[in-house]
Amino acid sequence: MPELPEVETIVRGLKSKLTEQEFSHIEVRLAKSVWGPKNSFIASLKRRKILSMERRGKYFIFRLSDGKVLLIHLRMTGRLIFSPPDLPREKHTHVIFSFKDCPSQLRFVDQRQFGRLRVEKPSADGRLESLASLGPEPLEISPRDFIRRAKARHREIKPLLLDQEFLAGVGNIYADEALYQARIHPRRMSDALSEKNLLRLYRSLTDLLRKAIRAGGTSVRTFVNGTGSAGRFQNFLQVYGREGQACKVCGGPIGRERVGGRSSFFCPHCQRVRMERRRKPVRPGKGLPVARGKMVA
DNA sequence: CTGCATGTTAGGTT
DNA sequence: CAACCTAACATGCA
Repeated sequence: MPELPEVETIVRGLKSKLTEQEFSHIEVRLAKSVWGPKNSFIASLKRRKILSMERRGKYFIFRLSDGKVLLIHLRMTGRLIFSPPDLPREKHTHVIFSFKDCPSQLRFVDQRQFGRLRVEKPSADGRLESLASLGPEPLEISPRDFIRRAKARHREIKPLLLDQEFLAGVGNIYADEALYQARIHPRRMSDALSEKNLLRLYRSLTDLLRKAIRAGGTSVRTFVNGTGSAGRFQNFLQVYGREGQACKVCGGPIGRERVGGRSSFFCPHCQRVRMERRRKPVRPGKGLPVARGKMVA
């Protein structure tokens, strides 16, 4: 599940290798991976050069020499792999890009076949239709704008964080982790959260995203960067995928609940819906081992 | 075998 | 309109 940090990691890794490269041959092995007719996709890339590469939300943007762009969204299991042509094709390799002056290929591999690639022409003012509804970048929005936008909506905070029109690039992992770090229950209504709480959430989220980028992303299931290495941020996850394990703050078991149709991992003690009557959390001493097992009612 | 869970978006309904 | 719900995709697992 590549989210913002994973896409950013891949872009950073591929940038130096692909910039200035000219597409020579494009093989589309699974037609539905590309938007629109396969032949026009191929024709619109052939002999174009990649001028630059960037990320917006969870999208890859390749700027092409003719002014158009190649957009790629990996969805759940998509991967972009830069590899020598003689390396055996991985299973589920759906698109292969070859370049004029580069011995290596760029391969789009996607087990679940949800990912999509498309070539798009920016409008006269430079806007891209496919990205038009994306909200601000979490690492670019100001704290006060974040708070204002959250207060303007009447929605559970977790689904709101996942809403790409609210913020672009946040997915299930970082939403759960940010809410945990900010001690906010995923079902709290966005407009009922205090400014203090929302500021804490903003700080947790941006802090986590930056750290995850520095760690090369989170590898759960299939994520690897553009050159095939795993990220390291999975080692720092506090709640995601840890149902039943001990909360590192209070020692109680991490819970899992469906919120807005999605699995949500959180600590029912540290992230309560009612925060008014908060008890002192049972903090383990500095440097001491964290309490294990169920010890909280 | 069946049924369900998975993450995300699009599209439809309330 | 905003919020909410579900189908779709392919695969693995209980």
